[in-house]
Amino acid sequence: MPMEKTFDAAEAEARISAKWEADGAFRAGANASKDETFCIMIPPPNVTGSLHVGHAFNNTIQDILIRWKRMQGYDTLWQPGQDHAGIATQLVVERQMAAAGLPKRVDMGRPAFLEKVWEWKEESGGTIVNQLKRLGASCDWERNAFTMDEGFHDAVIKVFVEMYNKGQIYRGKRLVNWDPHFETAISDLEVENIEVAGHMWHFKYPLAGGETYEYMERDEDGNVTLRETRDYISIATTRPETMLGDGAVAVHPSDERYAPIIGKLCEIPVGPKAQRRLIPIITDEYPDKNFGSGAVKITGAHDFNDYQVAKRNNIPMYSLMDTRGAMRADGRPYAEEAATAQAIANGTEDFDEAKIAAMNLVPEEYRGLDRFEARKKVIADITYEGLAVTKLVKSIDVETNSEHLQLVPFVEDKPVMQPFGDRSKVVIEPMLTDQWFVDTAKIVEPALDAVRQGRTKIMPESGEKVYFHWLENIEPWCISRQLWWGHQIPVWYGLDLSYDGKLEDEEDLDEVDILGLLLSDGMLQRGTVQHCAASFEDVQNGFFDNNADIPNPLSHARIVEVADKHAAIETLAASLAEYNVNQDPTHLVYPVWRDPDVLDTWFSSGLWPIGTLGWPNNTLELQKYFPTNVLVTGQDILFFWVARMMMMQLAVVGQEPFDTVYLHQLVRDEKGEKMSKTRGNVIDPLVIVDEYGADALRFTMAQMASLGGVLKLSEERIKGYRNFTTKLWNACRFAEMNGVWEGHATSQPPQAEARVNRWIISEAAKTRAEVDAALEAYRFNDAANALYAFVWGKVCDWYVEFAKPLFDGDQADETRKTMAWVLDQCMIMLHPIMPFITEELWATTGTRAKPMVHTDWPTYGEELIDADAMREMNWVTGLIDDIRSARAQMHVPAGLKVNLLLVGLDDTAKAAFAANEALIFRLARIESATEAAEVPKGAITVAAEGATFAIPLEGLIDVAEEKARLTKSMEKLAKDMGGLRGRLNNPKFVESAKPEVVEETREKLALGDEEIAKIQAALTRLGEIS
RNA sequence: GGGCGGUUAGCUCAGCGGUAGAGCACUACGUUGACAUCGUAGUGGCCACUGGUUCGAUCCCAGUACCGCCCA
Repeated sequence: MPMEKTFDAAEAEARISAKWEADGAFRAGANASKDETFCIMIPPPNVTGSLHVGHAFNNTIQDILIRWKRMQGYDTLWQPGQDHAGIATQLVVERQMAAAGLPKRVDMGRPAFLEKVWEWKEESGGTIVNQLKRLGASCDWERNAFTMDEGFHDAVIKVFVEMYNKGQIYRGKRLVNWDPHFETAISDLEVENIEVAGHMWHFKYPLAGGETYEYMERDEDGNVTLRETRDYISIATTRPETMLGDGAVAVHPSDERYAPIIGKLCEIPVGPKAQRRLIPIITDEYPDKNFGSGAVKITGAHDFNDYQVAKRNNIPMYSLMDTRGAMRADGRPYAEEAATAQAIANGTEDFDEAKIAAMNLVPEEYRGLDRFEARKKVIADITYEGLAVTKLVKSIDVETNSEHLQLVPFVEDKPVMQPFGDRSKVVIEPMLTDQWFVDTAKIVEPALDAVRQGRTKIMPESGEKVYFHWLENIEPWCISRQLWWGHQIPVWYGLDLSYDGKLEDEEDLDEVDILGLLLSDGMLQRGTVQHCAASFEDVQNGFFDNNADIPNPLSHARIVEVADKHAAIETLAASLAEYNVNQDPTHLVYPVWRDPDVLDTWFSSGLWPIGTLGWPNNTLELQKYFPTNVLVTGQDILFFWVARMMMMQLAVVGQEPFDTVYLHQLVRDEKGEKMSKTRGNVIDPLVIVDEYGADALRFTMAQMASLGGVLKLSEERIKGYRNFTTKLWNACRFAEMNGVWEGHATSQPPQAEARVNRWIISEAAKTRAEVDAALEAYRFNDAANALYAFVWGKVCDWYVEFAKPLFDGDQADETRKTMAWVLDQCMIMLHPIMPFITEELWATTGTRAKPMVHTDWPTYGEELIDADAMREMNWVTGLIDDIRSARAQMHVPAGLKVNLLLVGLDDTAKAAFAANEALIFRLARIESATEAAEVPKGAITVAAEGATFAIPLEGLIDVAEEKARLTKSMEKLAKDMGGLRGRLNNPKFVESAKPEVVEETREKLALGDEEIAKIQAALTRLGEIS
């Protein structure tokens, strides 16, 4: 059955995919002919994800590499998988439950909810896998991994326990990005900073005790421009509601305006007058003298910069909000809290973290208000009291036409960068909370050294600078999330019963002890003890040890797990009460509860390389494929994922996870803008695949992938590469029509005699070297372009045309063989980029030992390159180009076959012409060729190396036009030769330049001069016609 | 404000010491033994600017301008 006119991608892709899968073509080690391995870990997409152009690009690059290496006979593994995407998944499932009218998460309870999540995962978690398959991604799908799989889960927990035991993980109160919608800490990555229209309010903080000072402003020359007596310090803020938690006012140490009041106290101008807090005026490098008033309020618990200032200066940080971003309503009455805070500010009372955390400095009338409501009220209250900074505004009364000067609050409208949760879309609140951290400073050095010492290479190199910059300034990594879906932190807490020696173990538990424990303050006020282990069973010993010092039989109480601290207190109380009555020690229990938080998804995906290979078991795969070879990922997650994988793998197994990191940019639209639903410029890769085929999309991706390049995807381009697939298809169809494939099996390069055949074989060899070099260097664009230039520019444009006359001649057989081989090479070398069409052509065109996906990648090189053939065919194609060009410019009808005169051919030219006469005749539309002593009058002249050709067209050509044509090309040549001659005449050039450069320049000049002479002769000849 | 990039043909981008390339677009012609998802020919560039290094700079260095991205 003859081939169709075009490749039907839609029909073929599904069929070919199914075949690959059925054959296990992508299994680890498939087609391996050497021991050397090549392994890529897929950057795990979210299990909730669906394929976007970023995935399409990222996975195309990986697939190109893995297919190329697989064909080369490496033992390859492309490990696929998904991560559990804590927040995203929880959100999706909660939404779905709401839509289905199911109870809310909190009402349902943790175990039931997690069951729902798993149900969802089983049903919908495979979406992206199927989409990746449509792209042709040749992952070992049977090994598909998931960060919540049992084995992976256990590995994550094991790492946590190990790092905890090494002191690399700790719990602490830190300022974190808090999402008030999801009520969890989130990572920096999950925060989008967006510029929004904001306001800057200016308020007066009165000095304590009505003190005054001389406030002066100066211009650049030091002249006083403003001088007044003030009893306040002016503060600018974009977040007035946080004033309630201010701990200080800071100014720059060099700011002379405020020098007189450093160290004094000022009053926060909000809240009940009687309990206004006084806070110190301190100096710190942070305030910018030129920004606002130069004085900054310091609210350590609600701003990242302030947090640093507060830490440096030991300023208390008062939390003002609850987990939903409303003003706190817990704690003691405001008057009491404010008094304590004042004592702290005065230095008369000590404070520690826990004490400060428990205090609620929100005045009663603000308690429970949403943060944005609170802001409005603070502004209104301060303004009402006259403590807003004001300015004079001129207004004109319309009725009386008289001018009025009016004082209005000074509020600047200014754009501010505001943090938003990327999923919740609510404003993120910096919050002081108890969180778990990885002490990154302790594990960062090996990750830095690995790149510094070249064991891991980041491409493009600019990525290394960014990597160093970030890691050298690394912050502790907050790894706890207040979610349910994820790896629950393997730490259990128990009540600290050995507190302050009240319970002595010298005697057994008596009634006094029990009452002491049960009294309201007894257990609640006590701290907790914590232990970390992989399971509840494993953690119990730790608690036994803690309890060793407390009285019998409590020290031997059975350890039970309860929900939380509250339940623990109740359980212990009940147990003690029961014991007090029946004195039966066998019923005594010591309750512990597990930390409810889960780990940041990045913590688990940080273990992706070893986790997917079966660590901590020393699996065959782990031994074989780890460390892996390349990680292909987006620049945007260099810190969040790549750097963390480096740190984690080095911390856990002491090896770099990969030797090369290939970073790429975000895929944008054709104008370079980010794709977004609101902009409406989103390109759906699957729609593209439907319309143009996966191969066209993939080729486009490869072609865009210059190192460090901006990725601008345009549909026009994709269309262009779809055309390229058609071109290849039709070249093969042409071959089919000419019997090229008859009896063809995958072959060795044919022993060809004809220069044309030797030439195209040489071109194939050259291309193979170029493609390999490009892929070795991760220059996918170079590989794609080299293939495009070879397949279209050499094979289709020239070789297929050359073959047409040869099929009728003596060399028809070798030409058929050569064409079959050359087209095979096109298919093979294109396969990593365009797997579908090449697999289809492979099956259609000959008898094949193996499917394309497992066909051996060529290794031929220099031995196939015939320099003489290349030179000769370049001369031939150049001659044909020149004749065609001259004909077109002289308006010789395309259909008109003409006679060609050969003038003064040297031996080389003569031989070249004779050997390729048929091709030249056909492509340049020549009827006949005759030798002539000279160019006759009224002919078109074409100068070539070692020859002059002429087409006699007396009476047909426009002499003036031919003169103009020749003059133009001569002028261009003369200009170029002028440059070359200038260089050669410069003695310094001849002295300093490399000898081969000088030689090359001489040759170019000689050839150019020769051509000029020929054109000159032609012009002279033309001049004789009149 | 700090860091990292970019500025080359109308557009999208390669090239990064030896005097400029591709694809697309554009113009003209064209049913030449596969392909109109095509063919042939053609137009198009002070390689952002200013200095420096060099025999020689689009390429290396310094500065300027503008444009991105990341982090504050």
